[in-house]
Parts: sequence; structure tokens; C-alpha cells
Amino acid sequence: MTSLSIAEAAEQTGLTAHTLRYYERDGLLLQSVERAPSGHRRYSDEDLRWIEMVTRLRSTGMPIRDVRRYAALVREGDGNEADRLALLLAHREVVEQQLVEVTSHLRAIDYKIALYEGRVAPAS
Amino acid sequence: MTSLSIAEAAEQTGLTAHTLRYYERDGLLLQSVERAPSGHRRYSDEDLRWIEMVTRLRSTGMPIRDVRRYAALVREGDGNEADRLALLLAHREVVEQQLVEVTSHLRAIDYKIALYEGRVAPAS
DNA sequence: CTCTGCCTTCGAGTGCACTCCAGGTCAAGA
DNA sequence: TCTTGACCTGGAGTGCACTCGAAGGCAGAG
Repeated sequence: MTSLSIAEAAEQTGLTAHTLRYYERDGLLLQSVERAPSGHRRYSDEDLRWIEMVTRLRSTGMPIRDVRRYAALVREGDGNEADRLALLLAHREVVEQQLVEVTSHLRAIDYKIALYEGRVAPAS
Repeated sequence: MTSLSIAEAAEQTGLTAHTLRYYERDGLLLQSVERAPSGHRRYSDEDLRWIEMVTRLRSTGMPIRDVRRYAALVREGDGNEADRLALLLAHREVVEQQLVEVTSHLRAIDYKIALYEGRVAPAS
């Protein structure tokens, strides 16, 4: 049961301290982070694990708004697992679709690169 | 050699008319789009092909600024192919990296989904 | 001739996700 | 005791990529 300062939490999560405060303010965390007597935030392992989940959702492109919704469901506790699942599945669908699209665009760019490298004859 | 109105070009490219004008204003196109006597834009096949390239770059996440730089290089004409190639390769690198990251985050999310679907025993 | 609708420009507005600032608190070290 | 540095808050600012609004031109239908 470690408990980290905001700077340490920032290092651990790869976010900035600014962003960590912002996420908390914006309701993306499950509870308010605990405070030292000085008022400084102390991040628990649990906080860190949740923030990593948030990071996964964010870096797969989930909007803040949806992360907040997911956090709210988890915060509510047992009983809404179906809703959480639906939210994750919907997100999964979107990400999958984006991967397909980006991959296909990337192939077209690769073709262009091949042209510049003289590995392929120009189309015209 | 067709020549399309902005509405038709919008439909063809999947962009909005607003966005087409914005791209032109912002220097993302190779030349100003031709005009009908009425002042209305007329998009050539060449315009359309270039806009598709722009769309590929954009939807793989290349910033407007970099697309503008690439357009400028192409506009300059022969002699800077190495620069264009470098730009595309650098972009390729970034995209590849993002694909890896997103895919790995997606796998973690899939694990969470599997938990909610009761297909896997919880970790703790 | 008037209406409808698509187009024009310029400039302002929007939404998102941070990112930063000012002014202040607090604990530890010289 | 003074300074330093990490942290606090509320609110403002930033950057990006659109997105829209206002005011007007012009062509074809009725």
C-alpha cells in the first residue's frame, strides 16, 4: 500500500500533474484522491490502477465524457455491469473500425512512399 | 475531365463544403481550385485525387500544419523528393507506433470485457 | 418578376482536452 | 528566520480543426 505524491503519480502514469488534477475535477476518477495533512494529494495503488484504465480508454480515443460515464457506473457499484459492458463493447467497435481505416490509409501512404523510393513505377 | 461543384466534391470526398473551403484557404491544396464564371468552385479530377491524399494523411492523424508542409513541397515541383519522402516516413513511423499502442490498450480493454462477460475469473 | 437554392467571402464561434497562471500554504533545510 | 520547492485552488488561456453566421450574388423554375 504505497501512497504517492502527485509528481510521483504523474511519473508512474505518464500524465502530467495538471492532467491528474483535471481528471479528478472532471469526475474521471472513482473518488477524490486522499490528502496528506498538508492538503497534498496522496495516490493509492487503487487510484493508480484506475488511472491506468482511464489512460487505456483515453488513448484508444474514448472521449472524456464517456470515460466520465463509465467512471460513474463503476462508482455506483454492483448492478449495472450490463451497462458497463455495453459501453466498453460500443467503444471496442469504434476502435476496431478506426484501426481498419487507419491501416488502410497507411497502406495507401506506403504506396506513395514506395513511389518516392523508386521501388514502384509511377501510376501515370 | 469532370468538374464538380463544391457540393459534389464534398459528397465525393466525404468532407463538408465548409471543410473544402477551409483546406483551400489554409494552403492544403496544390493550387486554388478553378472557378466557373459565376465564381463558384469547380473541382477537377486532379483536385479530387489530391484531396483524397490529404484525407489519408489527415485520417492517419497528420496535423494540418504538416499536410500544408507536404503540399508546399509538392507544389514546388521536382527536386525535393527526398524531403517529401522523409516527411512521409516520419509520419509512417508515428502512425505505426500509435497502431501498436492502441492495439495493446485494446487488448487490455478486451480483458475487461471478458471479465464482465464472465468468461474469465477476476484477477483478485 | 420573384422565389428557391446553391454558392460566395470574411470573420467569429465551438468543442475538446488539456495547460497554465496567480496567489497562497506548508514542511524541511541552511 | 529565511528560503526553497512541492503542492494547493479557481479560473483563464491555448491549440487544433473545424463549423457556422451574416450578407449578398446569380441561375433556373413557376
